[in-house]
Amino acid sequence: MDLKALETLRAVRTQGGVSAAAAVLHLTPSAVSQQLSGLTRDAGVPLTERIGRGLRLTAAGEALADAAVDVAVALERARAACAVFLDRPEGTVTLSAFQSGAKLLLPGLIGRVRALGGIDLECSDEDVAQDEFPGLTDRVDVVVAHRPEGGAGWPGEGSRLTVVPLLREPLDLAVAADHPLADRDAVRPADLVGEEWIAVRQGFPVAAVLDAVAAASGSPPRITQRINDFSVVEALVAAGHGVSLLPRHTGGTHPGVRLLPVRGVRAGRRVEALLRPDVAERVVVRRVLDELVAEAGRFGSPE
Amino acid sequence: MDLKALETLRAVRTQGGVSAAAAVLHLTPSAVSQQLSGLTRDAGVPLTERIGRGLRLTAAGEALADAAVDVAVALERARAACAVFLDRPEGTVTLSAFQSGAKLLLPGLIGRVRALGGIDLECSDEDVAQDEFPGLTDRVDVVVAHRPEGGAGWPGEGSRLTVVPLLREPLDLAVAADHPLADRDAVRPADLVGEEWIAVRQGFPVAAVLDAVAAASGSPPRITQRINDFSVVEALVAAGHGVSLLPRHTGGTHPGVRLLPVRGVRAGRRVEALLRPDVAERVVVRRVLDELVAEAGRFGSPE
DNA sequence: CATGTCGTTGTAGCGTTCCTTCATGGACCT
DNA sequence: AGGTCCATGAAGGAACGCTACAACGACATG
Repeated sequence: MDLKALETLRAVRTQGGVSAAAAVLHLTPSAVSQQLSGLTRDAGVPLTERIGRGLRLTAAGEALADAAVDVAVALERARAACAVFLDRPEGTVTLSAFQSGAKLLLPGLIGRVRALGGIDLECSDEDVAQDEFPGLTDRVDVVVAHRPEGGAGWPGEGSRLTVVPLLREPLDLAVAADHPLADRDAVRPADLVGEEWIAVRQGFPVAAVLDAVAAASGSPPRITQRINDFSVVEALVAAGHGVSLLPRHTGGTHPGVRLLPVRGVRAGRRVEALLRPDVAERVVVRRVLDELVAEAGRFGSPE
Repeated sequence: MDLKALETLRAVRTQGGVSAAAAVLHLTPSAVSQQLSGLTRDAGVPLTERIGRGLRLTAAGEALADAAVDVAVALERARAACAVFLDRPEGTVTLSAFQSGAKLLLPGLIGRVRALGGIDLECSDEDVAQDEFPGLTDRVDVVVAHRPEGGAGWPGEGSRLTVVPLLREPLDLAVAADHPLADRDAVRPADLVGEEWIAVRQGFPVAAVLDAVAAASGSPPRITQRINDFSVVEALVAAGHGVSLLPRHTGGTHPGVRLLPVRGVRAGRRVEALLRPDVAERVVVRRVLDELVAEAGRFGSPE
């Protein structure tokens, strides 16, 4: 029973197919298929079953993939066990963050990690749909993700996925500086009836919160634009094309935009770091995580 | 960081050297040495250090070997995870027992396991010194061992070695049928002053218990013979060459020998099954262990 | 002090394993 | 029915690990 094969099975599950798994493992689909067949021979029971033109893990495959996570964790603990005897933690850590999170956290984080010395931190910004965040952990060590407050949590959280809370970011109402509400200290949902909304693409956390605000205001929101990039949203709000919801810390730099707390609705998103449990055992990764948590602490607590 | 290399490091520790480890792994010393050097390169810190013409694990090596046990356990759990989906547990289990333990337990155990079906149980009897029992677990799945009551326990018990109590066997005084004490129901240490003793080779559990009886009787015992095999001991006792201590259940079959409980001294030995923690995860091994415990239960409880 | 032995470590050669390339076949979409 | 996507099989090549052999240091013995 090979280590690589177990790792491959895990990747096939999270990526949902042989080809996708091959991509994140830097292999050809054929190699993945061969490893799977070898592993199936070892196990003695079918681990995958064809479903349409793709495949799916059987119950035995799921069980083995779960166990594979524990194996990977144990192996990474072994690496960490002798890394303790190294005078200084070295190595490279890859990190990916959604766009606005990157803007908020990366400048400080990179400086902190550089100050530690010896750790290469390779960052990238990657904005994907909500349910694709966990899959990124196969390509990147640390994934900074966001989800709407009160949402369902991540699939496999705990056993298959390690989640580290970073901060809770309230969603504020963004209005143009010359908007009638602009001078208020705060607004309530009832104040927002009849506004034109600039929302974000479905599947992104802000959208769910927007729905809550709309329900509280008693009327369906008129959504005129669907924009992903917060800076574009700001430009539209400043130009008077509607109001929007922006995270308190990552938006609001535009001079023509005012951010107002929304009372009566708990509107916010959670920013969290996602890691594969085995990766979370690496000493260098832990160091980077510590700095990431500290940096996030500057902008609010996780609760 | 290779699985085999970690397994090799573990074997080098328990066996105490490259050559001995190579023997139990069915490899040449050269292969073991190469795996060690490769592992050291991966770890970044020296794992072994020369000591005389042999070698010893460094602190980092010990830590890594400990972690290697956890890796092996996790991997074996993975195997077990899909073995659950097999309709029937199959495979072969190797078992080794000390001579008298084998005599007591194997006849019943083999029958029990055969009744289960599907499991090949390969038994052997192997009588070694006290401190060599744990090392046998590298060659055999289940090692039935004994140790004097109140002794120090096994090195690495718990983390590096799984111990399953089988039974506690009191040590009785063995005297010839025509001995003055032969008709007593029990004896006390004071009754034994001046007797000639037939003891066993140092390092065997019975010897330690004999010392306790001698101390309680207030005078050093006269040890005239040192015999390992219990049946030889019985023959000598029956012939009137002295008294001895025999386990209650494994000795005493000789018609010319009487076994008498010794009061005032807690004299006994513990019979236990020793396994590598990873081997203990195998489903077939667990089944055999269950039967072994049940069979041992016929002769007394572990306490 | 020389010699033999034991145990570990390096080197060359070989076999095995694993991956890539290419080709095949089934399933979904238009 | 044709095109596309995905998984799987067979053949070739590269990389890895093991064995055989030799060398070296350490201990024991004469």
